[in-house]
Amino acid sequence: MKLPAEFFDRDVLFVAPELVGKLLVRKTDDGEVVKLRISETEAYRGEEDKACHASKGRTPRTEVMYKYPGSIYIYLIYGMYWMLNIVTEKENVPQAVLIRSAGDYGGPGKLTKALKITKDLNSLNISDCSLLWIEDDGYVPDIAVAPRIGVDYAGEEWALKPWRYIDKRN
DNA sequence: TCTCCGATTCACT
DNA sequence: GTGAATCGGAGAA
Repeated sequence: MKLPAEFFDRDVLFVAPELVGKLLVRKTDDGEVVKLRISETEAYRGEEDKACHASKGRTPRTEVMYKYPGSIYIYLIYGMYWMLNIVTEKENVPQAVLIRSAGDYGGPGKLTKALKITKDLNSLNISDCSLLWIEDDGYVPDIAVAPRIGVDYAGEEWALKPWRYIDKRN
């Protein structure tokens, strides 16, 4: 059921589309368990990807992306929204999948707000965490691809990569 | 220290 | 379609 760390020990371009349709499970501090089906993800791939935070190299902030596959990377954007990512590939290869929407929540900021996800989950491993994990219940999505959102600053070459994955069945 | 700006969302015009 | 909210990371000074 719970996806193991090995699932994430592959290139992000394989992992990101395969996460679509999986169940994101969140257990809040008060013990409430919520399961949401992931309907949209994006891939951020290494230091050469100008849209990836790791394009700036290894810094305190991007350190998590260089860690073991399955590590949870969470950061604050625009001073108000937490973004949820899962690190892929072996150690020292900085790649991550952004969970863009799941269940009834469209938009990464709304998703993390609904699930009460903040930086205190940062750097934990999603394969070995009692507060957040991912399950496979056999659902098969119908995937469409599109350019990533909000990364125009990275230049056309990277902004136009079809690295966003959407479940057309929703 | 100081300045710039972002993997977003929402309220307006 | 435009702009504000809001703050920490990264780089320059």
